[in-house]
Amino acid sequence: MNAISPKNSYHHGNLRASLVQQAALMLQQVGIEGLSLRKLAEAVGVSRTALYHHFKDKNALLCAITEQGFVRWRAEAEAIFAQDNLSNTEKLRQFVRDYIYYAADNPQLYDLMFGRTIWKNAQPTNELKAVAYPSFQHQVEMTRKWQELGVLPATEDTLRLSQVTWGTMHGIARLLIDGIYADRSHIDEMCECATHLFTQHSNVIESHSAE
Amino acid sequence: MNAISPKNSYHHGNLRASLVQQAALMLQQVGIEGLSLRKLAEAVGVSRTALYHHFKDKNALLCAITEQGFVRWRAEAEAIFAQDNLSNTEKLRQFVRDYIYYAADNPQLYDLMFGRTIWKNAQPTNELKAVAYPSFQHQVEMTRKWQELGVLPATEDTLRLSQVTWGTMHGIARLLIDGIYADRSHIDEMCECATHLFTQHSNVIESHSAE
DNA sequence: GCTTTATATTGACACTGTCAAGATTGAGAT
DNA sequence: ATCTCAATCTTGACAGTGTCAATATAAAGC
Repeated sequence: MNAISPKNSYHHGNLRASLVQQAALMLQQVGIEGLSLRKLAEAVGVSRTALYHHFKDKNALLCAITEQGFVRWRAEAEAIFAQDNLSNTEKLRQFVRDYIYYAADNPQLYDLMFGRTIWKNAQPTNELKAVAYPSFQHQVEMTRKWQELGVLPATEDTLRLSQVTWGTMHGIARLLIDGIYADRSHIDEMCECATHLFTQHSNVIESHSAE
Repeated sequence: MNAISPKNSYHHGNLRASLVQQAALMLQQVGIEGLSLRKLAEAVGVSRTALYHHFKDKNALLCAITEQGFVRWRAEAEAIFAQDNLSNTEKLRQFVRDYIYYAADNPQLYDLMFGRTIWKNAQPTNELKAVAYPSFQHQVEMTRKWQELGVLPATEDTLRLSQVTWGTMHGIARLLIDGIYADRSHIDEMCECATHLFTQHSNVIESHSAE
């Protein structure tokens, strides 16, 4: 029952956890295309099909990895809002930056979390939905809060605005990750620019006082 | 030498064009994951490896399809700017809308044009680069023009602003395509909201007069 | 008409995810 | 302590993939 190293017996002991851990590692190293179940099994020291006693198929394994990604991001996001020393506008700026950096630092994981592999092509497992949907919802709630605080424009519909702001962050993240017309050295400036666009309206209401 | 139907002889006649055409069709129908070279070959009525006399590998074929996507989009984009009856702000709005609808109407193609399949995982062919890079450049030029016209905020660095505005459109397109938290019925409202964010600043400079 | 070059074909290989059938082990009840 | 049963793991197999090498065919150039 060793939690870390596998027992070198017929039964592994905690194969499920080992598979998720090793798969997440290999995902990071070789990407989704290079991640094969057979190589994974070999790395864990088990036969090719042992996996199927713990996961319905490859998609279910990917969903399990993705869950972790959401949990970790959720923790990071909430840490921002817990900071007392930041103004609301600064929290928004920080949120945007952290989102982009999280994506840039975990490109393969981000791709699973918000990419077509799971959400379009395959079906997300119920366990994944249970973690992901609240995360989406969180984005909307934050948007509403920022609207009430005057950081984001209150004139826009909350749902549309959260789709657009999230879309902006998502799009920048994707351009970065996929290596299209943007690279890591631009992140700070792009985030700054995006934040400006989001908060431009406050110049009208109360000139520069939101700063 | 029939340009449409293949000659039913040993030599196909214009296999390259037929392959691209059929591949684009199948891409649309079954998606990138369902597009196999063997099925493609069968559909065209040729053996599995005939393709390799016209394309280095599968990636090269995908690049050829993608080229078409860029050419068509380029034409559509320029048609917008050619319209005399639209104000500059309306042209921006139209541009955003058309971009999103183009993506939503050609999800698989859009995925190739601006997805990791080609730009990250594999190498784009020189032919593709020759079409794609100017398209990226075009986005920057338009941004600069809109800044000069006061539609987009002149205070932002042009390159960063074009990355962010494109990022916004790209992100919204991706959320739509991948079926994440947005669907087709939201497009118009999302575009409206995004355009508002882009042009908010003009309320400061000259209240509503850019309209 | 002969040769060269472009084009298409079959055979083969390594790789993938997944199913079915059998082997091994641990846990719970008697 | 043993027997049973269910969980777990293994080997064998299959259909599918992209791609290379060797071969066949036909068209183009002299």
